[in-house]
Amino acid sequence: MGYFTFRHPIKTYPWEVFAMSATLKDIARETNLSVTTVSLVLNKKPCRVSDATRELILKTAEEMNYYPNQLAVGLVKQQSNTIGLIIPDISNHFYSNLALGIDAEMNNHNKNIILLNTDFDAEKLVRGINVLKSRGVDAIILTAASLSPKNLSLYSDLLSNVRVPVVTVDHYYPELHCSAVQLNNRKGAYIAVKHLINYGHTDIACITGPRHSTVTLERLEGYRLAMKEAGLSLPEKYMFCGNYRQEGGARAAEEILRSTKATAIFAFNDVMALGACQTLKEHAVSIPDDMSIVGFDNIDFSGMLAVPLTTVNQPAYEIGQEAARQALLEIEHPDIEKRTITFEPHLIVRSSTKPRASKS
Amino acid sequence: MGYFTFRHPIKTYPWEVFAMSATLKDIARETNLSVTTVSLVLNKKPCRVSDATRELILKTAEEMNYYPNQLAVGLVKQQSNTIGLIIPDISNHFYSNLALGIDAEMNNHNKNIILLNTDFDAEKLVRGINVLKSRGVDAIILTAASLSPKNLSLYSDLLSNVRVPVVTVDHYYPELHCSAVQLNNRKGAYIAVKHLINYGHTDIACITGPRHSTVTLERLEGYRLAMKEAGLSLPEKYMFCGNYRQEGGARAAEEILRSTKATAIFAFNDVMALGACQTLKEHAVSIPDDMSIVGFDNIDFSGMLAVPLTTVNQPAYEIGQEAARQALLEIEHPDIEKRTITFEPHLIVRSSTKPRASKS
DNA sequence: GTGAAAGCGCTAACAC
DNA sequence: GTGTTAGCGCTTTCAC
Repeated sequence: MGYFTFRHPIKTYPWEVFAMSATLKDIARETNLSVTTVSLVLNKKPCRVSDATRELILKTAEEMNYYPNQLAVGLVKQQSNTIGLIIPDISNHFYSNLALGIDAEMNNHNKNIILLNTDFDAEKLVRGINVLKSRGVDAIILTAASLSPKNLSLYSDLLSNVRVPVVTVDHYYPELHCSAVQLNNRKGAYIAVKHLINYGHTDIACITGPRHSTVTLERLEGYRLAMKEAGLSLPEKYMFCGNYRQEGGARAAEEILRSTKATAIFAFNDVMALGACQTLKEHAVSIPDDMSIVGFDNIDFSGMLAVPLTTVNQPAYEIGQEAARQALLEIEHPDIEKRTITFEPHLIVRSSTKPRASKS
Repeated sequence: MGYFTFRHPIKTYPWEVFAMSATLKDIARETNLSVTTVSLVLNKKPCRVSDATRELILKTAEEMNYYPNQLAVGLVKQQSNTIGLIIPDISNHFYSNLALGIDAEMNNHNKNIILLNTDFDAEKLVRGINVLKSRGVDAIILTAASLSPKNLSLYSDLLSNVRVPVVTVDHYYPELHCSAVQLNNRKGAYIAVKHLINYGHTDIACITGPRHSTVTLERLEGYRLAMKEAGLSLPEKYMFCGNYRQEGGARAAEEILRSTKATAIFAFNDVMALGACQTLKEHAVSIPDDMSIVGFDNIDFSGMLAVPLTTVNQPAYEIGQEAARQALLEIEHPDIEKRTITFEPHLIVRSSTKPRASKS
C-alpha cells in the first residue's frame, strides 16, 4: 500500500446537535416575522421595512450564521452563480494557469467554478457538457477539444441546446456560434519555424497535436507557410502526430531519429518538447548541437530545463481572465454579439536552438 | 492590450426557440402520465410500471434530451453530488496533481468538484468554507491551510458547523476532528537532512513554509531531529521563513548567502528550491559544487532542471485519490470513525547534492 | 410596513 | 400500475 492508517479514538461531538443550517424560516420564527420580510431585508431589496425590524433581522441572521441555500436560490432564480470549466488535463501547466486566471476573475463576481477534467476524452466531454447543463451553470468555458468532423455536428447541437453562454478557449470552430478566446496559433507556429529557418535549418520536423484539433490545424498552417515561404519542401514524413502529452513527444522523437534526417524539431507544445528532449538525451543526441528544438506555450519550467527551451509564449493566465470576462459579459447580456478574442504570440529564444552546424 | 478582437456577424439561431430544457413535467405532459411515474421510471426505482409505459417514458425522455435539474434534486435530497475542493494555488504542480487524483476518483462516483483557490489567503479560506456550505456540497477537501493558534479555534468552529465530512490534506490539526491524509512530513524532512549530513554537510540551512502551517512544523521537527542526532548545532539563523512560493525561496537564498556559511540548503518544497536555485545562479554559486540543495514534493519538472533536483517524493495524485476515497466513505457512512492516512516519503537523489568539498 | 401564497423542478410517502 | 400531495429553501407578486 505504501501508507498506513491510524484510527482516531471514537468520539461524539457536542455540536452534532446543531445538525441543521439556519434557514430563512428559522430566522422568521425566531423574529416572529414572515419569511418574505426576512428575505427582503437580507437581500437588501428596496422595501419599506422599519429600521427596528431590519436591525433585528440582520442581527439574528448574523447570530444564526445564516447563509442562503444556493441550491434553492438557483432553482428559483434560474441562475446558480457557478460556471463550468471543461479542461483536458488540469495537471498541465498551461491549463492550471488558465484555470487560475478564470478563478481570479470569477471570484470577483462571486461565481464559483465547477471543474471537469476530460482526460482528452471526447465522450467525457460530451457527458460533461450535459452534466454542467443539469447543474444549471451560468456559463461554460470549454478548452481545447479535438473534434472529428463527424463529432463536430453532434457537438454543435449539444452546445446549441445548453442555453447558456459558451466560451471556447484554444479551439475555434465557426460552426459553434460561440465566443472564442485564443492565441494566434498560425502566427505562433510561423515565427517558431521562421526562427529555425533563419538559423539555417532546412530539415525541420514537427510534432503535432491530435489531428482534428483546430489548434493543431492552425499551427500546422503556420508551419507550412513558413516552410513554403522559404522555398523548403514539406515531406509528409516530417510531420508526426502527437497528443500534447509528454509520452507523445517522446514517441515522435524516436520516429524522427529513426526515419528522418531532421536537424530541428518544432513541437506543438512544451510538454511534448520535453518528452522529445528526454528521448534525444537517451539517444545521446545533443541539444542544440545535433538537434535544435522549439516548443509552444512557455510553461513555467521551460526556462529552467537542463537546456532552456526556445518556445512561443502563450499567456495562459490572461487568456483565462479574458475568457472569464467574456463569459461574464454574456451572462449579463445574453444577446450581445459573440466575439473572437485573439492574443498575439511572441517567440522566446533560449538555448535549445542554434544555427545549423555546417557539415563537417 | 496585446490582443485584438473580431466581431462576428450578427445572427439569430433557430434553436433559440427551444429555450427551455425539458423537465419531468414536460415529459409527463407529453406522455399523459404523472410526474411521479416518470420520475420513478427515470430513476430506475423498483416499482410496478408496465413495460409499455416504461418504454414510452424512456423514449420520450431520450427524445427531449432530458437531464434532471440537479439544483432541484439536490434541494430535495439534501445531497448535491458535488464536493468542495479548497486549494491554495491550483497552478502549483503538487496541487494540480492532487486535484487530478481527486477528480478521477470523484468522477467514478458521479460527483463533481467545486474548485476554490485561496491564494494562501486565510480570509478567502473562511469565506470559501461558508460558500461551499451554502452550495450544499456533500464533503469538503481542504488542503494546506496555515492557521495561527488564534485562527485555529475560529476555524474549528466553522468546520464543526458545516455538517458534512471534511478531509484535510497536508495539514493535520487534532483540534479539527476530521480525517486527514498526508505525507509523513517529519520523516520526509529527516531523510532529506540525513542525506545532506551523510554527505558531510554540517552547515545546513533550511527554507521553511509559513510559520503556522503544520506541514512546516512537522518538517521542521524532522530537520531538527536529524541535526540533533548528528550532534550538529541548530542556530536559529540557519532557518529561514519562506512561503512555499518561488519568490520566497529566492529571497531566503539571498539571506542565506548574505548571513550564513551554509554549504547546503533544505527547501521545504520544490518550488522554493527552484527559486533558491535561481538566486544561486545569479550569484554564480554553483550547484552542487558550492552549495547542495534538496527540495520536497518531487514535482514533475524537478528531474529535468538544469541541475536535476534531489528531493523528497510526495505522491500527489495518490494522496488526492485517497482523500477523495475517504470523503466518499464518510459521505456514505457519516458516523464512521475519522482516520488519519499517512503516506511514506522516500528520497530521490539527483544531481543537486554532493559530498561536501574539503576545504581547499 | 408586513405577510400569504404560488411556484422553481424534483422526490417520496401514501392513496387508489 | 399509476396518481395525489406535500415539501426541500428560496424569491416574488400581490394583498392587506
